Amino acid sequence: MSQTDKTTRATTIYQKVRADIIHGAYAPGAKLRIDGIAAKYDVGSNAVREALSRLSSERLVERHEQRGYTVPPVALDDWRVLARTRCFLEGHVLAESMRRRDDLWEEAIVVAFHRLSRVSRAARETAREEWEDAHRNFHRALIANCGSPWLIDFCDILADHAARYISFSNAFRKAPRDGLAEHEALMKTVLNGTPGEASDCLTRHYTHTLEVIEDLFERDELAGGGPSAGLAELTGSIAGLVRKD
Amino acid sequence: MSQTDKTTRATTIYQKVRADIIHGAYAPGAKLRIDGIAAKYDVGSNAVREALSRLSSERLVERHEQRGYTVPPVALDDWRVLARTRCFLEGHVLAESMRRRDDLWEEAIVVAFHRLSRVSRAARETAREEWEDAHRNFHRALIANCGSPWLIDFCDILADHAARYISFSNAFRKAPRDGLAEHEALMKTVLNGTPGEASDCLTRHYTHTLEVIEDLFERDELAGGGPSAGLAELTGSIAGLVRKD
DNA sequence: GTCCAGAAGAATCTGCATTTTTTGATGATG
DNA sequence: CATCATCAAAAAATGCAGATTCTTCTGGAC
Repeated sequence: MSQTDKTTRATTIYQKVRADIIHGAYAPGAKLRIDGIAAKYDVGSNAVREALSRLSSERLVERHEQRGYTVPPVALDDWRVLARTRCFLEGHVLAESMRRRDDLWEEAIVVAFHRLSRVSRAARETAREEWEDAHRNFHRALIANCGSPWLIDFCDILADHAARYISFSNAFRKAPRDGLAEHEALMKTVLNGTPGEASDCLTRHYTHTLEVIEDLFERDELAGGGPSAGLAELTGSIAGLVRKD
Repeated sequence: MSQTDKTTRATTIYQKVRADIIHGAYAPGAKLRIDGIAAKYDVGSNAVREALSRLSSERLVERHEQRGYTVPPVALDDWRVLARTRCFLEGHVLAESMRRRDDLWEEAIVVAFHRLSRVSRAARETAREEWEDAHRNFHRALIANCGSPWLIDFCDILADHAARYISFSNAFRKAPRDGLAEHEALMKTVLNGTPGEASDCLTRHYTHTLEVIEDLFERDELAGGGPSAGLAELTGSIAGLVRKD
């Protein structure tokens, strides 16, 4: 392990596997062999076991008693539920955040947006991870003032899962949208508009993402995929792995 | 281990420790020593490690890197946030469940209430666990139709934490309220009323619990506790264990 | 095609080794 | 005398390798 310091092995593996899953490094439905991951990262199987165990609580991996762990499947219906749940929850949490408006919160939003805009201008390929962090931080800043760590946590979990779907979709699109203008509009509504307006704005933002990925699913299912494997193929490959439990 | 079958050791320990924490068997802030638990349940330390690891994802135990695990503290402010978050989330989820009303869902509610009423009549001491299960199932049945496994999951997590506070509060009250009448009224509103009415009814139900436990906190803090240790004392004992991280 | 050994593969468990944190004693300093 | 720093011993968490148990795969009989 490169980082010898504060973090434990299990935590390091946890972060790496988590990032891998969110970024689509493993196919949906794929089996996560403990020994395999242990060998890949050169650690004992215990660390891997603990990492997967933690991930399963966030549903980023599926746990099958005495049969190991798998990457969660990907399906159009699941995506719709996820996206709508996100609209509902984060919309309300944002509105609540605005009702409790204070200076620190507003300033943190402005800073988060500034950072996002800086990264957006950077080269896309070299700064993908940075952009994702900045983007995540911006959305987190919006809802940070809602007064309930629980709801913030729940939004975070949903965001992780949405990020996985977005990663898969990015593999099939030449130019993932940057959306800086959308984020700027969102920020302005949050700072100057009513809670209802901002909530609607956020919902539109997420609904847009929902539809883009819906289209990808439907096109793949209709056309059966082009030169590269499509989302439909990914979900198809799951069917073969799914057990009759 | 008595049950040799389907469940793994780690899962068994997970369930036991989880129940212990929810039922207040461990003091808030107490350290959960791995070897201690391993010895208590006669398993290896790995199983305990994995159990605690899973529990920490639900925030039922706190994880301190390389310093082990502790039972989460208990505080009036935390309780208020928890209870209000619950009102908000479960209220909306219930309303959504009603908007998607269907026969199976209604029937499941009726059955769940019937079971709850049966257990309510049984002796309180002998059937405490049964009552808790029936109560939990009743509330779960109400929201089961909301269409989002995510939200159901989130409500479940909040319910676990609320159950812990309620366990502590029960230790200081002669007769915990049964609330069968309240639950019957709730069911009738859900089945015959509007989503808004039902959501309000549920909120009142939870707000009542909120206030009862608020009172316990405040009385203890003012009076300094009587013959038995009060909630304030519990929270006080935490202060001594909290580290300066 | 279905069923049943038996082998192979994989997850789980155990006990011990290693590393880190905590504790407690000792002595220096203001 | 009180406070602080240092350091060794003890306690506890983390990590590892092999033993054990369960699942999955394979080949053959019916």
